[in-house]
Amino acid sequence: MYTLTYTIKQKMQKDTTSENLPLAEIAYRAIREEILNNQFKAGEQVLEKALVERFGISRTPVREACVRLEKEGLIEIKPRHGIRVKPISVEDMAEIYDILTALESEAARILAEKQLTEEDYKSLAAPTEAMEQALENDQLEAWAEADEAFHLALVNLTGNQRLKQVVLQFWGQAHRVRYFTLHLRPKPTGSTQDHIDLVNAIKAGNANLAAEIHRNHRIKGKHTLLNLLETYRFVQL
Amino acid sequence: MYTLTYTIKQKMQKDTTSENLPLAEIAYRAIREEILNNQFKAGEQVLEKALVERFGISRTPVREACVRLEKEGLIEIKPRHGIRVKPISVEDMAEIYDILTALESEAARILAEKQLTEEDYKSLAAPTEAMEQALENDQLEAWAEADEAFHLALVNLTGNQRLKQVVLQFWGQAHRVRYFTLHLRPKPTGSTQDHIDLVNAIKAGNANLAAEIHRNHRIKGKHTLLNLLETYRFVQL
DNA sequence: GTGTACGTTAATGTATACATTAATTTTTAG
DNA sequence: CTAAAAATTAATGTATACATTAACGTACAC
Repeated sequence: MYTLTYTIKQKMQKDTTSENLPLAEIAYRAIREEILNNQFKAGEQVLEKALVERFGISRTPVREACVRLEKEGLIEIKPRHGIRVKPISVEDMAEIYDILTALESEAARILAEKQLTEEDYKSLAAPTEAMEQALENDQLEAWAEADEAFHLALVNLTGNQRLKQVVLQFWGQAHRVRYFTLHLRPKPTGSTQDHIDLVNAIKAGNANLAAEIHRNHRIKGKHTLLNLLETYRFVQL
Repeated sequence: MYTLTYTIKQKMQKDTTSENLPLAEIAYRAIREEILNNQFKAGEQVLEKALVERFGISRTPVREACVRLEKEGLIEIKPRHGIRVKPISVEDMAEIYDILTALESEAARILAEKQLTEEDYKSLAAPTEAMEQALENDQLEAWAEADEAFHLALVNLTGNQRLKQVVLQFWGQAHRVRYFTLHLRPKPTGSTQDHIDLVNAIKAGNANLAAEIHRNHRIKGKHTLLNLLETYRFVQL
């Protein structure tokens, strides 16, 4: 059962960053965080009233938070049955991966056609090195984090804010599933090399090659994940 | 100045489709429609109070509608200054076109790898024919509508609901600008052929070619539009 | 025992009241 | 007359009250 470990007001005292934020924003972030962590689990339903009581705030900001989360694709609002964390099926993951493949390959293409600074390259190289390190030390969580950082840097460097936002949105939807399967999949030894190859193609200004490399990287990832989900009979998560 | 021609309640009586919809949903659709039509113009600010009075409903559903529209990228909520229709700059259009290019090319690729029915092909061929017809009769609005229908069919046939939703979202953001420039641009005579070529590539099952054709089609469209915006010094719309 | 009609409950959609504070106006000190 | 300070206003963020109705339970007919 979903329960919060602290109330909003406690959070507000502790957390200096949220001091001036509207309650709706705080509630939005708090609920979102718990969904991504899998503390508020897929398929689980919670009544508005329950959220209100746990947060110690009124229905209005809770409702606003829910509306935003629904638009973001993380929950469904089911009238009279509260909100429900949208479970992600194998088909959903396929949808998400196809979108990320398209958008990130486009990002790779854009970067290859753009003049990047040393700093920019560093923001790609650093996560790649972190991935390698993490793999050597068998730290899968750290690896996943560095991998996310790389992919985020990729879209970030394009300067296309909308592209970045959409990628983050779907990344959010997929996040849970990726962490579930993290310890079940074979060691992602190929990823580091793919990233290095991609950066080289970008450096060489070869847009088609960069896009192609990243497309294949993502397709590989998609297949690994979908196979895993089917092997373990995860119908939805 | 932005004024509604009818109140929500009048609309509810007329419009049987919205009979059971929540007021928040009705307000959302009404405001969205007026933004897309350019009745509620880019850069224009309206106070919540004004919307409440025009719609004859309370602040709560109006607010919910605004939150949704903000998430959708159509407006900004500016505390104490109401909501503001986000103007679209040349850079914004470039961002949007890059995303649509990536997603629709992916759609083309997916369709080429998929078995489509005769019905499916019809949903692509019909808008293409409509485009040709409209062009012959110099009906630019009809042409634009058919063109939209083609692009929508393209993503729709993939079966990827998320892909479709994202494309529609950005299409919504760009809609206004496309209509602005519709009568300023050279007759889009090449578009029909591009669409025919695309369908042929899909039929032939040539995924890379299909993606490539559509990518080039979109890039052409992007350049035409951006040049137009610069020629006419439309800094933002 | 089963199924239908009725009454009750409770969750949400909507309206409204209240609190907060940015923005504006007025006042006043120099 | 100028500029800082104080008072006022108004818009929003939040809380709460009210209305509606789906969902549930109970009673009754058969």
